[in-house]
Amino acid sequence: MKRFKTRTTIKDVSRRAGVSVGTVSNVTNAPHLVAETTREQVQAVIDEIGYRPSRTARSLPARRTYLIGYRLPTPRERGLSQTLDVFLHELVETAYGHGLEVVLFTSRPGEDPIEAYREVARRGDVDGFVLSETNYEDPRIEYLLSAEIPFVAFGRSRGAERFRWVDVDGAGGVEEAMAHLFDLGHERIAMVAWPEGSESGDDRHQGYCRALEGRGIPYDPDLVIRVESGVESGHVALDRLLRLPELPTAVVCVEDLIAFGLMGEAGRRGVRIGADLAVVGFDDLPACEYVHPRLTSLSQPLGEVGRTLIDLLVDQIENPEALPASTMVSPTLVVRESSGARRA
Amino acid sequence: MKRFKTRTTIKDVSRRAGVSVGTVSNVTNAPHLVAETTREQVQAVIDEIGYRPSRTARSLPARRTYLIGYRLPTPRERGLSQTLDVFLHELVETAYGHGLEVVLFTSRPGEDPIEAYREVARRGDVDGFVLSETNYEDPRIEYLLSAEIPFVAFGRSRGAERFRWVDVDGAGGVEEAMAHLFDLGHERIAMVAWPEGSESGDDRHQGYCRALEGRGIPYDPDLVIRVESGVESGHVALDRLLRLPELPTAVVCVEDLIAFGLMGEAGRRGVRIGADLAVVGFDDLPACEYVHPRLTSLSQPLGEVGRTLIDLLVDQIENPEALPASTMVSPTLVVRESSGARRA
DNA sequence: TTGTAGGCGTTATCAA
DNA sequence: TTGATAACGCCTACAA
Repeated sequence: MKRFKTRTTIKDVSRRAGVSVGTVSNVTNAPHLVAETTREQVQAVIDEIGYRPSRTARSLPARRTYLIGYRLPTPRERGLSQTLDVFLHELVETAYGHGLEVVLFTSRPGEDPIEAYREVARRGDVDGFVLSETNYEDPRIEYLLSAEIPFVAFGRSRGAERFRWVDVDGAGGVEEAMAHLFDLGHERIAMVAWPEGSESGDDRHQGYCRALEGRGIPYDPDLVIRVESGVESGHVALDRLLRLPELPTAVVCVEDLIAFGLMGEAGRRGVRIGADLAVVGFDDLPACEYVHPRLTSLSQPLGEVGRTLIDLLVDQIENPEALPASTMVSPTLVVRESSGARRA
Repeated sequence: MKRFKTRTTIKDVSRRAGVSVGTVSNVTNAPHLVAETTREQVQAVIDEIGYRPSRTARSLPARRTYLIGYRLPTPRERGLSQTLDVFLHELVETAYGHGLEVVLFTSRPGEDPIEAYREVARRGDVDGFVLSETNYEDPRIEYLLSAEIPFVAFGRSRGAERFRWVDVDGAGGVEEAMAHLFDLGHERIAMVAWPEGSESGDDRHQGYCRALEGRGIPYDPDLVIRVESGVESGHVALDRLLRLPELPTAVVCVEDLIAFGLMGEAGRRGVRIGADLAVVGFDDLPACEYVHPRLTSLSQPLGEVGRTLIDLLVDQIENPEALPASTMVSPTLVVRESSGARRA
């Protein structure tokens, strides 16, 4: 019966270096307490046999797990699904810089959304959570606040002053998109929005309003189409635009998916994107580069978001009493051919 | 000075139920050793105070971490980047069913690819690894084999008989795509492939060859365009096709990205996709639904892959001496408008 | 400056 | 069937 190879432990080092385990521990955690010669000897042994303290074993006395929990979005849902790679990568990378790692979990459809968090928290398996896909009323936030479990959220929510969050300035982004369209000579600009009631959707819509106001253009409700998320909604949206007495010259979409659908339908209806109708999306999905013409879109700085989230979470873990400090980041407009050239 | 809320431990349960901690432990881990009445009493307390054994504390005596390590692909690299959500979700979900969780790590560009794995392994922080983006010669595999660390790989590799893997039958997939094109009446079919030397690329190319052979069509090297991964390569590819004395009526692309680029260039050059030229991609990226016309593509069963990988890994962890059993899964052809209608 | 011992929350072994 | 008790690997007093 063969045995598993066993890791090298602090005892191996202590034996080999002829010092006590306490001293070895100090070499890694409090080197200043160890005489220089001893420290060097011990370090040499550590390097030689490649010893690393086990996270598991460290956790017990430290009452920390050095682990951060993140619940994956359901595949293909609105939100981070298509940009998960960038977001997660930065989360993991930044966490690593703080000596932390990221563990994943999911929740099953139909299940109480806080159940998965509660299970993880009960086992005491993480030091804190990163939340994404938040909304106005998010039961997870209420739960984590009341349970006094450290967390940070990607996205504001009701009671945002009570916790740490990072959010993208959707309104500002849309204003930037509108400014771009104004620059190109557009005046009659439509917006395809989601139904009212989502934090990011309402935020982006507000940017549309502010931009019009800043330009002194009256708000025309006919130019605002409300549809659900998804490509098919883009078909519907274009159809509605075509029923207007006069087609707008440009349209800002609340998400890329809708823009893609709108462009597809435009092709079928003989509307030339970029020439007859300028289109701007939101999210800057990879597919913006794949469609024809390529889609101008607002790129969320997901790397920065991930980084900041972890920094805030670490701050809260180490500093639970401090006042929540949160951050707003700005999207960047990536101009491509769908918003076309300056109008005559 | 406020103290953290502390989880409920096995001691809390034992005190409250008036039994020893050993008995409580048995209630969760070996209920048959406990008298029914005691078991019920203890269980009632557990339910009442919501006790769950801590993974961290369990790990120490068990010499297992109940954690599986996965290194994220670099954002936007060829491979799982754009379909990470589906793959990861299934990995995590299946692992959970086995009482395991998934921890992430990354490696920094330029760093020795096995370094990140070695660090994690040294700390003994995981029970095994899931590898993706493997290739013929993968140093990670050699390292993990020699270190006797359990792992499974998404993708075959040299020496595939020595470890457990799951791979997608790329050749079979391309054959299916070719059969579809034959059915539509195509005979002169091009392939846009990657440069030789990648496992999945060569595999897919082989499917092209087999399909021609099966149909008794001679292999024409002019119809095989070799380009690097990426949208721009699609532009190049179409250009090359257009230089041929006669344009093929259909083209199979080794990846969707190339197909997207090819379609974009086709638009600019006045080639009508679906009518003049049928196009099939590989990967079934979300963007297949966003381009116009929508792209016919081979969908990899990433959910099944993730599930099988975890099952195999658990098998290896519990059964390290058993002979490696591996699995091949088949992609599914998703037919959309880019492969057009039957030819006259 | 170093060594020793107790404890972190579990599980496993052995007596009772 | 149950209860003590000794690990597991590490950290942190505290003692030497």
